[in-house]
Parts: sequence; structure tokens; C-alpha cells
Amino acid sequence: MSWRKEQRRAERGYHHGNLKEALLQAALGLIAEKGAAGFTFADAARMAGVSAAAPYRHFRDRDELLSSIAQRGFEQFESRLAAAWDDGRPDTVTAFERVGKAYLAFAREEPAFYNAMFESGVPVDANPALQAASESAFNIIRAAAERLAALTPPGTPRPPAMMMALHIWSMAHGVASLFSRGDAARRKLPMSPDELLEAEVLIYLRGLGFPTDRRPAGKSAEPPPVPPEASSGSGVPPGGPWGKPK
Amino acid sequence: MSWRKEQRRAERGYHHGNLKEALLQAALGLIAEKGAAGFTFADAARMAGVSAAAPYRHFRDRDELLSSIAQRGFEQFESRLAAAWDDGRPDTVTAFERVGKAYLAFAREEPAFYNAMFESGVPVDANPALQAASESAFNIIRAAAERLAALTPPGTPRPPAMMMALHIWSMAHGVASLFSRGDAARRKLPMSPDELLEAEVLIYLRGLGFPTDRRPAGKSAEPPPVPPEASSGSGVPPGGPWGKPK
DNA sequence: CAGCTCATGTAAAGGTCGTTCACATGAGCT
DNA sequence: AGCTCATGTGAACGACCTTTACATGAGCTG
Repeated sequence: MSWRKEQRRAERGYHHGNLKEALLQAALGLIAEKGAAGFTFADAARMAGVSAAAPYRHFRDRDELLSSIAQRGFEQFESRLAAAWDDGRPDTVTAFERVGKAYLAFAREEPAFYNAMFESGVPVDANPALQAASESAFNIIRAAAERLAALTPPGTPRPPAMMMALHIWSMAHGVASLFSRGDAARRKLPMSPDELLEAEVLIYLRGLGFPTDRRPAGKSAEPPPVPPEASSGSGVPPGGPWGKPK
Repeated sequence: MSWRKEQRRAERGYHHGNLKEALLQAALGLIAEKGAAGFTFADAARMAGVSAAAPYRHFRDRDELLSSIAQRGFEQFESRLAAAWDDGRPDTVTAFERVGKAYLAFAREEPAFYNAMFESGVPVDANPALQAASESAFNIIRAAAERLAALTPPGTPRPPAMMMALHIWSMAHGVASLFSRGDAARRKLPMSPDELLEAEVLIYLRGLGFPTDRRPAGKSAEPPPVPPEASSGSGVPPGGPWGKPK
């Protein structure tokens, strides 16, 4: 009958010892499998080998567990974006695009976190810690935009950095949501989500007056480590950001 | 005891007469209130005044109801986008921006549909009719992008229309998801979602070489009804798409 | 109009969940 | 050794989803 359960109990004793962490891990796995909507408090408890009531000793309710995961997600998100930004090295534009790629990579590689953060319906502003984590992550993008805005070529009006940050965020989030996750990824596209976002950002930056005449997928060494003082938007780059127009 | 129920029954007889439609309407209202995740099959049945089992005569399960709503949503979405596009009148760029606004307006004014379409976790590719409706809606954007791509100023490489369409879609979806709905709308922004998206699209179009020297919110009559043959990207428009940089 | 049929609705029941409550256990401190 | 309190258990409640056997009556057939 309750053979497994008894054995589990024998293995770990009456007290689990690290149930909170075990529940978070279990939930993460379940969300990755079935989405935040399909994830079940009871399932997480089962997976941790405890009764259905045990989780209530560590989380007020199911939403609080979800909220905790979202918060953790934002923290990891921030650290990945920060690593990608690398304080603007080797040059601002390159680093900026790396942030965009990191955004997509996170959405792809951490579907459970991404789901909890953006698709689970968790009200971000209800939990101050969660809200703070969310803002910290966004601040990476904001800081990057700030630096980028400071580089606008002379003669070009300087865009508000906040606006740029919001624009970039919306592009990354839009691409990730629509094309880079779960079923949505199955839409047949003429290019990969990464390429799509990279082209989008490059075109956008060019619209702001930035010289963006690098090859998108080119692996050649950084041609100019010092981007400022490049030619102002006089002509059109040889190849569009979408590769050979053939 | 079951006073209300008996009375209801007396009013409408044993057979409802139009239960399927009533369920769809009830579900729409419930989703608008509590989101697709919180919406309940039983609740919809109650609201229609029938037993909890009755809906199963019209929908295989809860997911099929949700899927039907999503499909209906895509159909209305398509017609609103089509009306906004108006076949490119009075000029392509103006009409294009109107489509972007229509996207946001739909997300704002039809939260229930938008939720079912993009946030309910309904697998779009599982239902052929739903998939077709979704593609029809996207095709409006695609067609608009096609026309816009054909207008690229001479000397500018012509971007693939499909890519443009995907870019625009991702921007609109990103802005709508992040800033224009529910709790997300509470984030304090320096500008409205509409303005944010409009500026984003304008900058993007300028990045493609389009002349976009119109005032964003300006209501002045269309200066040039014939956009082609405008100056190639020689200079920078007087005021940025984000208004006075003051 | 009588009678039949079948789409449509009902009640009841089984299974799962979220959540609460009274009670059990045992780790750590005194 | 004994106490305490955080942590876990089992039972129970109500809500939901879904299936099943049965009830109703609208519309057709003769």
C-alpha cells in the first residue's frame, strides 16, 4: 500500500530537513514540464515525498510559492543580463546586443523561470521583494541604454535612455513570447528568434542614428574597439542588418 | 433551497435554446474579470443557469471553450486590424501606424479576448481553425509590411516584408504584454503605451530608411499624400519621434 | 394528432486540488 | 531528562472537472 511513502520516511525521517528548497526545485521542474497553470501544489509535495499539507509550513499558499520562484527568476535574470552587458565591454553596441541575446537565451534555457516571471499571472507589484527583483533586472537594460544614449553621434538628437530601454525590453519580450518559447517556437519563421531580434535591434539603433555597419553573424574580430566618432548617418550600410538581400 | 434554479427553469424551460452562445458570453465576462487561469467551467454554467454537466454537450472540455474564445478573438482582431489598415489609406506609413495603435487598442479594450489568445496557454497549433484565424490576423500585418517594404526609398536595400511584419508584431505584442494590460499597466512609465509603441515603430522605420518626419501626435493634415521619392536618409528629422528632446 | 428519435439538459458520483485544523514528532535548548 | 516549538501528518471541507445513466421535449414522420 503505502510502501514507497514509508520507505521514503525511513530514508529521511519524520522531518525533511530542507523541504522549502526541495519544494522550489520540484515546482521548477513541474512548471518547466506543464507550465505555471498546470503546476500543482499537491504534485510538488508528492515529489518532495511529504504530505499535501506540509508545504503550508513554508508558503502561505500556492501563489506564494509561484511568487518565490518568480523572484528567484528575476534575480538569475539580472545576473545573466549583467554578465552579458559586462559593463559595456568591449564596446557599447556589441555589449548591448549581447544583452538582447542573453534575454532570449534566458527565455529559452529557463522556461520555468520565464514562465513564472512573465506568464504565470503573478502580480509583480503585490510583493515588494518581487518588485525589487524585477526592477533590478530591468535596471541592467536601463543602464545599458543610458550608456548607449550617451554615444549618439553629434548632430543627432539624444533619445531618452528610459524610452530606449523600454523599447528594447518590449522587443526582446515580444520576440521571446511569440517565437522563442514552447508551442510558439513551432511557428515557421524565415530566421531564428535570435537573428530576428538582432536585426530588429540593429534597425532600431540605426533609426536612432547609430552607425551599425557590422555584419550580424560575422565572427571577425572587433574592427573598431572605439565606436564613437564614427561617420554620422551619412549613407546606408552596405549590407542590411538582415544579411544579403539577394 | 433550489428556488432560483427552479424559477430559472420555469422562465426558460428545460432546454436553454442558445446555451453555446450563452456559455461563450459568460466565459468572456469571467475571463475579463479573473483571467483565463481563474475562469471556471462550472462558473460559466452557473451563469447560464444550467447544471455543471450541460456545457459538455457543446464543448469537449474546458480547453475547447477557451480555444473557441481565442478563435473568435483572432477573428475580431483581424477585422479590427484590417479596418485600421484600410488598405493603406490615406498613405502607407499613416495606415501602418494606425495598425499598431489598433493592436494596442484591442489589447486594452478586449482584455478577455487578448488573454485567451495570447496568455491562456492555449496551444494555437493544436486546432486548425484556431491556427487559421491566427494566421489570418497576422496576414494583415504581413500585407501591410509588404506594401511598406515596396516603398523603400531608392538606394536603400529593401528589407524582407516577412521580417518587417515579425518585427512589428513583436514590438506591438511586447508593449501590449508588458505595459498595456492589467497589473503591468501600473508600471510607471514616462509615456503612454501608445506613444511608446508609436515612437518605437517610427524609429524602426527610420532605421530602414523611411522618411518619418511627421509629428507623432500632430493632427495637421497629411502633408504629402505621396510618400515615395522623399529625400533618402540624408539628414535627421528636426524633432525625434519622441517629441521635443528639451 | 400519436409516436418516435435524438439533441440537449440533469443528478449523482469519482477523482483531484487547495486549504485548514487538530494532533504527532523530534531537534535543539535548558 | 524534560520542554518547546518548528515541522510534518491525516482527516476533512468545498470547489472544480469530467463521466455516466437517466430525463425532457422539439421536431419530424406517418
